[in-house]
Amino acid sequence: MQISVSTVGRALSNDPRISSETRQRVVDVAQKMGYAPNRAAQMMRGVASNLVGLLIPDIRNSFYATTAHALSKCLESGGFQLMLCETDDDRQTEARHLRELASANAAGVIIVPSSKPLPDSVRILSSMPHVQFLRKSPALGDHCFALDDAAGIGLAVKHLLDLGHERIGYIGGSPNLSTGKARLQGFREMLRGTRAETFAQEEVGPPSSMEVGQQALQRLLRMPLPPTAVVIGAVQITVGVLEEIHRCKISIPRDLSIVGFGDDLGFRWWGPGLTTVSLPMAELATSCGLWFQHHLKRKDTEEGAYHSLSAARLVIRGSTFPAKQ
Amino acid sequence: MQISVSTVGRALSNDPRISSETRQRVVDVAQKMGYAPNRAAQMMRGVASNLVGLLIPDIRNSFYATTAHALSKCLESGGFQLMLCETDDDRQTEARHLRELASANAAGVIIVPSSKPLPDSVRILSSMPHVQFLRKSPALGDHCFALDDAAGIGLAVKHLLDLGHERIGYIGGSPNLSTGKARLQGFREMLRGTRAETFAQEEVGPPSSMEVGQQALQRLLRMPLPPTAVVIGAVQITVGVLEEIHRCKISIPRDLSIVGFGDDLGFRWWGPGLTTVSLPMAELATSCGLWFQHHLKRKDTEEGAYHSLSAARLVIRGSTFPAKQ
DNA sequence: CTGAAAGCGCTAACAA
DNA sequence: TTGTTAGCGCTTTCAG
Repeated sequence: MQISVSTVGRALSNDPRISSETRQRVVDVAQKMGYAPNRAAQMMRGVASNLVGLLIPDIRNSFYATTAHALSKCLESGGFQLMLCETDDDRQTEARHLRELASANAAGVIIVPSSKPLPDSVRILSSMPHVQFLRKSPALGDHCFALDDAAGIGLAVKHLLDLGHERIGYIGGSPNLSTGKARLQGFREMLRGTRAETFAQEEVGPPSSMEVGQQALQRLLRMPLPPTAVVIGAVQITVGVLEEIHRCKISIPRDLSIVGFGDDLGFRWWGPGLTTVSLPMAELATSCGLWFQHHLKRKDTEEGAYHSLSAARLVIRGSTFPAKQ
Repeated sequence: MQISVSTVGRALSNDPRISSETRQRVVDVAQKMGYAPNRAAQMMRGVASNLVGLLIPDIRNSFYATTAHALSKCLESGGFQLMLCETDDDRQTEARHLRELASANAAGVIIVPSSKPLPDSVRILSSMPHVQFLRKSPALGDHCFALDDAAGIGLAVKHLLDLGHERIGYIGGSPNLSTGKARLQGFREMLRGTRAETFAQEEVGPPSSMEVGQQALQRLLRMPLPPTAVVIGAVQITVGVLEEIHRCKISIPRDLSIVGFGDDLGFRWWGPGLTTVSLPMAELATSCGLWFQHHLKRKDTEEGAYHSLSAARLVIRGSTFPAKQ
């Protein structure tokens, strides 16, 4: 017996107006034919896609790998799929990926923004649900899940001050990123009013290159009166510094106390064990994913900005030691 | 001035029949309006999508993070986008992702298959361009980019034999994965006919858990006559073993020689430096990506199986030492 | 309860 | 060189 397209459509979408008998017939036939709805056609009718874009600088950074994993798990349970987009911290690449996502009708975007996104990127994002992750660019709206960077670095500095250090150096990401800026502020603020304030040597650069760490460390150590302790404010830079120390066989913590950033597998093994600022990345990513799905599903209006700050904690191992008097 | 849809369409797709003047005007306006083509509509007209699915067990494994990065870069240059799908080595999850990719009309799939993919997965893949990566499941066709696993482990064993070891243990992934099987074979074959053959204690388990490594190491060391050297055949298991050795403060290489698998950042720092089988993951992934794009673009017939094996090399550091006589 | 038909944004065949 | 138009497969009014 012949049946109209709309009856079929309704039967397959469980429309209550269809008699259960008809529905059963339709479902059976569909099953037998191996019918699968055409997503492209559905999307043309306005059905939202289940693609969520994740824009991060580099998946090889353990930080972001953890993030991608947690988000993937979390979004999968809500029926979403993750598009992995590596920006390399490059504005053009970022914009290219965003255009691509807009074309693909992505349901939304989770983004670690570059330092100053192109106007094009801003425009695209403004017409698309999105959250910022870790970094926050003022142009990109108010939803953001980030770390309490200033407080995290503050913990590190406090620890070193308590150990009696008075010449403390800082190596971190450039302050035109929100993270780099906050961490540098955290460094300065914790030092304010202490005897260590006058020294406070600072080195900054792109946060995703190991070289920055290696070179900055060398510069610090070549100073006439070098620091007795160094605080690091970025994961990749930490790796660079550790490499350099290992390569130059600098004795830690005898010659230098070090506080790293992030807690990669392997930081525990490194030398005497790395004292480090440990970050709850998996938890942060999961809560971001959960919130974002909630946000996507109830596609109502702005409902106000949401800004979440997660606390870091200090893990003390062997790389920090009381300053020599 | 008014212009017809087809003129616009042609201008945007660089149709040679459009005057360069008109084209320029169209492009300018499109640019200004922030026009982005609607992929769903294009796909309905039969244009292939630019989605490539990447199915891997877990992105946090540095192995796969490197792979994802290299592939992402490589595919991006060909205009493709990467869908990240974590299978967790679970057949159901694998099948779910594949269904998702099929209904999203993915252009193709790069897959690290689980040990025995479901019939459903096989069916979906059979109607979709795909390559297997690292592992090879016979049901999934003949295109595969993998490592020469047997030879890699062979190098490790050879090194230990040369150092005079006669009680060599092996800890690796389960042999119902092609990789686990090949590595175990590599271990056995290199041992064949040597004085170490009679010992050859083997421990296998799921390759993606650190616990396997920890427990297997404990079992080996609790033997009445424990091994003097251990070869490891999986990255995550290597991490587990390293953790365990670090935790139990086993002295390396005095009490035990160790050869790891893969060359994570940090393996260099570990204890006396880890002697390890280093794998050209970035190169392997890139060549896989390049070949796959080529394959996708000329969508002609089968053109025969393509199977690539990449060689591993041994990096000798401080964790291996001559056997005590 | 079911059917007819409009139209989502695009491409391509056909017309001018 | 440019315009007109038919559909791709689906959802969703609006009519029975």
